[in-house]
Amino acid sequence: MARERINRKTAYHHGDLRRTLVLAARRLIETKGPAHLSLRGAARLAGVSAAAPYRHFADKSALLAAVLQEGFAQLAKELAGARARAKGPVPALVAVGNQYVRFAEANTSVYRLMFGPTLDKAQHPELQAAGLSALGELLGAVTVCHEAGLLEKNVEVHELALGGWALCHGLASLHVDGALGQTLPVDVHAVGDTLIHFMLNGALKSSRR
Amino acid sequence: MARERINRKTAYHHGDLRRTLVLAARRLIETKGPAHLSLRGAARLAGVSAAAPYRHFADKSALLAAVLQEGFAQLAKELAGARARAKGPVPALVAVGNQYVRFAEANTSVYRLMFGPTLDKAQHPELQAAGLSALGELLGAVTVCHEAGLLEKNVEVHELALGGWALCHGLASLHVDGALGQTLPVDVHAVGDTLIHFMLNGALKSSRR
DNA sequence: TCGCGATGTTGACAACGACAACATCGTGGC
DNA sequence: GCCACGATGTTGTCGTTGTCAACATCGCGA
Repeated sequence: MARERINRKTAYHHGDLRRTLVLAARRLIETKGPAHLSLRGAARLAGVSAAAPYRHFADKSALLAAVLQEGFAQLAKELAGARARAKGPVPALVAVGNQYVRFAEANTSVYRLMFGPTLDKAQHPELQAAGLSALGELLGAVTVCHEAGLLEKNVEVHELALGGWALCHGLASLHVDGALGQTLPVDVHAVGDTLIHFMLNGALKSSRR
Repeated sequence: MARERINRKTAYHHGDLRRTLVLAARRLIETKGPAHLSLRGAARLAGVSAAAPYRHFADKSALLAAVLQEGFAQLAKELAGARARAKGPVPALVAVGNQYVRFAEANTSVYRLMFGPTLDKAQHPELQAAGLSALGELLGAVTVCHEAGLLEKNVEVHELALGGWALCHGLASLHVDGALGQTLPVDVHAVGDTLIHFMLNGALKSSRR
C-alpha cells in the first residue's frame, strides 16, 4: 500500500519493476516493431541494469509471454463487454465478432504477436489458457443461440463457434497484415458484418434470417 | 550450364550459394524453429563463412523474404492445381479452400512466417505481390461462380472471396497454432468443409444449395 | 593473356541473451 | 531497537549474432 506511493528518487529497489518492464516491452514492440524488442532495451526504458529483468522473468520469452497474457486478458474483457451490451442472442454473436476485429485494429502490434509464431505457445501453457478464455466468450455466445433454439438442427455449436472465430481471426489478420485496403478496397467492419451474416445464414433457422 | 555440373571439391566459389542458403534457412526454420534462424547458421549449413551470405542478401530479413517468397509461389501453384482438378465452379471453390488448409498443415513452419509478423512485409513489396497471386486463385474461383450466375444478386465477388480467404486462413492459423485439437476435438478438413458450405449457403442461390 | 567484376574470407565491432558474484535494501523475529 | 536474511538490483563476463570493411580468389570477356 504505502510502498507504491513513496517517491524514491534514488531508490535502489524499484518498487514495481515487473510491471514497468511489461509496459516498456509493450512500448518497444509498438514503436520499434517486434523484432527490436530486447531485454536490455526494456531494462533501459525502465532505468535499470541489463540483468535486473532476470529477477522477474526467466528469460526474454517470459517477458514477451507476460505482455501477450495481458493482451489476451484485455481481449477477453472487451469481448465480454461487447457481448453483454448487445440485446439478444444473435446481436451478441455479431457484436463479439465485431469487437474481435476492432481489438486487432486498435492493438495491431500485440495482436500480431498474440497469434503469431514469434513465441512458441507450446512452452507457455498459461498463454493457451488465456487464449481459450477469449474463445470462451464466442463459444458462450453461440451456445446461447443454440439453447434459444435459433440454430438449425444440423449445426454443431463447436463448429459454428470455430467458424466464427476463424472468420474473425482471418479477417483481422489479413486486415492487420495490410493485405486488405491495398488490393481490396473495403471497409473491414462493413464487410465483416456481411460475412458474419453469410455464415449465420447457413446456420440460423430460416424463420430467423 | 556446365557450371552446375562441375564437382568442385575445394571450390572457392560455391556455384549456387544463393539457392543453397535459402534451402539451409528453410531447414533451420523447420528443425530449430523460426526464432533460431540465423544468417551464420545458414552459412554454416552451406559450408561458407559468416559474411558470404551478404553477397546475395542485403541482410537477414532479405534471406527470410526469399524463403517466404518460395512459400507463396508454392502455395499459389497448389491452389491453382486444386482448382484445375475440380469439376465445376462450386467444387473448385471448395477445393481451393481445402488445399489452402492442407498447405498450412504440410508446411506449418513456413506458413506461420508467411502470414506472421516476424517479417515486416511493408518493407518487402515483392512478398505482398506473391501473396496476392495466391489470393488471385481464390478470387478467380469466386468470379467463375459469379459469371456462371450461381451467386445471389446481393453477393459481391470481392466480399465472398475475402470471406473465403479469411475463413480458410483463420482455420489454418488456429489449426497450426494448436488452438484446435486440444480444446475443440475436431477434424480440420471435415469442419472446414462444413464451414465453407455454411458460408456458401449464404451466397449461393437457393436452387443450388 | 590479363584485368576486372563477382564471389568468398578474415577480422573486427557493437548489441544481445544469459549467468555468476557481489551490493543494497527492508522487513520480520528476537 | 537491532540485525540477519531473503528479495531485489548491479557489475563484470562469456558466447553468439548481425553487419561491415579490407583483402583474397576465381572466371569470363576484351
